[in-house]
Amino acid sequence: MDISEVRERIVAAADELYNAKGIQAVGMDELRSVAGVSLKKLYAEFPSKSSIVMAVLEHRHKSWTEGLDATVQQAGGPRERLLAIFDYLAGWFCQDSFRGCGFINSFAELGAISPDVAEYARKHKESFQEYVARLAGEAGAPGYLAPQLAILAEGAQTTAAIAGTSDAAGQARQAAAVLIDAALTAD
Amino acid sequence: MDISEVRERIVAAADELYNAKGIQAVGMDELRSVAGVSLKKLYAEFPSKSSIVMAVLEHRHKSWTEGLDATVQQAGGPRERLLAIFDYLAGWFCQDSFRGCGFINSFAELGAISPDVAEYARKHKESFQEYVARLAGEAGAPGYLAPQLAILAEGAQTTAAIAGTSDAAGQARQAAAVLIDAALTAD
DNA sequence: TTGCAATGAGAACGATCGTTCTCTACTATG
DNA sequence: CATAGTAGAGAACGATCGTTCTCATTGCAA
Repeated sequence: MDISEVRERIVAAADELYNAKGIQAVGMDELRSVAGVSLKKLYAEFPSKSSIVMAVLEHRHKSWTEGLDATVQQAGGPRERLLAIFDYLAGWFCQDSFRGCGFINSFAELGAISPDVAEYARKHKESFQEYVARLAGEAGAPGYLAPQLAILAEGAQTTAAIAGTSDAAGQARQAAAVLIDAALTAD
Repeated sequence: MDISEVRERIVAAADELYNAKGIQAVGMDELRSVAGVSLKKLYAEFPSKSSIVMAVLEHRHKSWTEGLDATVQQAGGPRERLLAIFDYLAGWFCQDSFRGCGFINSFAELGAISPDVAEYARKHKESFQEYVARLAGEAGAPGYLAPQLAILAEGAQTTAAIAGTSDAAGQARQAAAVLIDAALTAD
């Protein structure tokens, strides 16, 4: 078993478990069991639980961002690319494993007692805002549109997570279309 | 010291502490110390920590809903009442103690392992959605407007919490105005 | 075969948590 | 004054957590 494969298995198992049950509710022994590695290997790979948490956040950021960009790239024009953000959300919300944005959740759970977690969550959201701003810029929209769309996307995530209804993405998409068209015709 | 005053002090202290540090990060001893009651009184009033959590959620729901309604009632017309939602959010975000919606946070922290917490968070959001729907109905707006505004409000909360910028309320308010006007002229 | 380094399973440890129990001191009524 | 009852401070308890340690076992090189 390769050493980097061990890392991947640990991070993948931690990602699933932390998403499903919350970070603090998952002990190292349960993680060891699900990942299928010994406790010694686990601590040889990561110095502490908090370092695993940070690795999970990095992994989440990478896969989420890549998934979003893949969906956006498939869309036709600049306007459709902005709307594709919400198509990506819709597909995400439909997954059985969806239990809200992992960054919002980890921020809520650990943000107040772990500056690292708080900062990483902030950077993830900042990166998303910049991504939306770039798409909006390519569409020729005024600067105020991107924060509005980002807020819609955030709201769709928490609404879908708590209410358990996945149509929040569709409602957010319709609202986004209105905001986009209003912004594009306002010049 | 009246017995109901003891309850209030416990719930008030728990509300502050849970909001500031997260629920799981606050032990019963710290709560006892801040509330200024003995551990015996604490357990005479509440059978367990989870019952305190539920009492805090009830208290939060009541004060948040009342505060929102008070702000809304001060607004002039139906359209202004819808926008007043975001004025209430703006004032909330500016408070030093603001650290995100307590229901989103408690859902993220305990929703997966406590059905009671998950259900209460869902009911709180449901109640907010119904409130927005009532205001939108009084404004003569079509049915799709209220979920859109609710999503905007949710998104403003998490954006303000994580990014730490309180202007998410203003951005959401501007987006809400666009959505409201578009919905009201769409008939 | 023999010795050695590495591995795995799980016990052990210290800390902390929620909860209960003990014991002391005070209060109030006869 | 005496005594029964109450309340407070904090020790104690069992459970669980993150982390480390032990030790038997394995695979491999000489």
